[in-house]
Amino acid sequence: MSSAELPDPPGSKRRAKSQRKRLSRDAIVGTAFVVLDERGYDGFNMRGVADALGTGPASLYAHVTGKEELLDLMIDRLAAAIEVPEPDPDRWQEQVKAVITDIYRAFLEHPGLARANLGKIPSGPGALHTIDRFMGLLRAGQLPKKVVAYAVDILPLFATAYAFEQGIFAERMTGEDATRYLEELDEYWRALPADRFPNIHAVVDALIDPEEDPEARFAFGLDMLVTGIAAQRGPRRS
Amino acid sequence: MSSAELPDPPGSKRRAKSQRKRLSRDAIVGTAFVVLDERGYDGFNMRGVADALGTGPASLYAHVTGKEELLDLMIDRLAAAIEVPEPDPDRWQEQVKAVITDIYRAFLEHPGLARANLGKIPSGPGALHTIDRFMGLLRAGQLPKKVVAYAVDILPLFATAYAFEQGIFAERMTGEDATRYLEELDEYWRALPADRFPNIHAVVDALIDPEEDPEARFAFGLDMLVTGIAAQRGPRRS
DNA sequence: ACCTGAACACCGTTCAAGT
DNA sequence: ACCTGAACACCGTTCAAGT
Repeated sequence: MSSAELPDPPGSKRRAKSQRKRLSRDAIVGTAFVVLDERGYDGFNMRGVADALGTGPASLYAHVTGKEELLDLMIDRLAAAIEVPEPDPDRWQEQVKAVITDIYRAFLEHPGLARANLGKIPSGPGALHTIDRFMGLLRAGQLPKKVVAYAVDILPLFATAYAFEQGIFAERMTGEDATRYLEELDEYWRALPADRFPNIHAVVDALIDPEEDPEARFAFGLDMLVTGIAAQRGPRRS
Repeated sequence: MSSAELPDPPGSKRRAKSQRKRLSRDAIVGTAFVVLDERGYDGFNMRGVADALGTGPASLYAHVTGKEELLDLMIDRLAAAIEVPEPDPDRWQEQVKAVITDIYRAFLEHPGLARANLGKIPSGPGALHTIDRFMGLLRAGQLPKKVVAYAVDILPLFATAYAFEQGIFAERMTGEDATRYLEELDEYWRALPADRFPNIHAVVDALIDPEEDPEARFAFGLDMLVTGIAAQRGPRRS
């Protein structure tokens, strides 16, 4: 965030940096976050990370088996940073929503990571701890074991998928371009022939609202999910 | 599916094929499906498609602006093939689930496409038609406009994300490897210290069931979503 | 208009050689 | 043990030249 974005001041050499700080997994992961945030998922590559560390790409492979492991390490660091409260049985639904929203926001800050996280079963130490504590909230809801097992799978998937989708926007266009694009999309949909697209025509007013908080859609979906999960309470004993 | 998977019979030359069939967008898209299914998302590239067509990669660019457009065309063809029934107000929830399940299965047949679809607002002609008809089902549920707008966004996202996640497995390991991997994962979780991971420990029996139909999890999540959506019925007029 | 060979720019990873 | 320069294999895309 801070100094890594700036060009080197005159007189300082990249070499100096690399000699001061020796390479380490932690340093690599930390720098990788900076590079990912600056360049996005598509622009993120081993060469860029090495460059930001003042070394060559080959040097990274002494600490990390490859790009995939590096992304895994980043995901685990992100997962470990999610804070999960002590379960309060009276407020478990709110607590669950709060944690999933935090996950969503964390991935939204690093859109590329959401993409990398999709399709992975988390197994790093940081993620495991967070998962266990998150399960505590679900169990406070008196849900059957099987529902807990499903919910712990589905809820983070939803957060990840939504952050990824949302992140595509943020990555591709700035705020101004985005609203303009949404307005064009709105126009396009309104211009569709009503006879061939009667349903789009009927609800077109509700489809796009450029003023809308981007998180509102996410919150709505999350609410649907948690409502559906809570409805599973009771029917089966476990 | 049929002849494109077979090697060339002896005596036939690639050239013959390319001269018989001229290149076209449709031919390229069709061949792209074969290549994607054979090689997966990571192995899918323009060179491979060109090769399967008996030509060089540069030739594709006369018909398609690039890899991204080619993937968009594939997605649109897939979306157009989804059949949506006439709305039956008494069975709208079942109908919605059936369509979303079809989308899930379609993406599961071509796992790479799910990845490509994430983060895209569908705008091809085939997708638009399917979306409009799908909205018809939601409107039969008497849902407020805003809920229809959210649901039409969230439900396909869920199907896509889940198919993508599921597809990673299918792409990386065959049935035998998958069950073995799940068994190892089961063992690993059971071996976690109960004091540090009390909640995982408590529900570990329900977490992994190698016998379980992989679609059961998806169906469960979809059920939660639709239940949550249906609960939005009525409160607001629209 | 459509196709092609060749090349450009870029990237993950490996390897032999250095310290 | 850690780091590095150089190279390999691969890929999306462009371009000038052909038909």
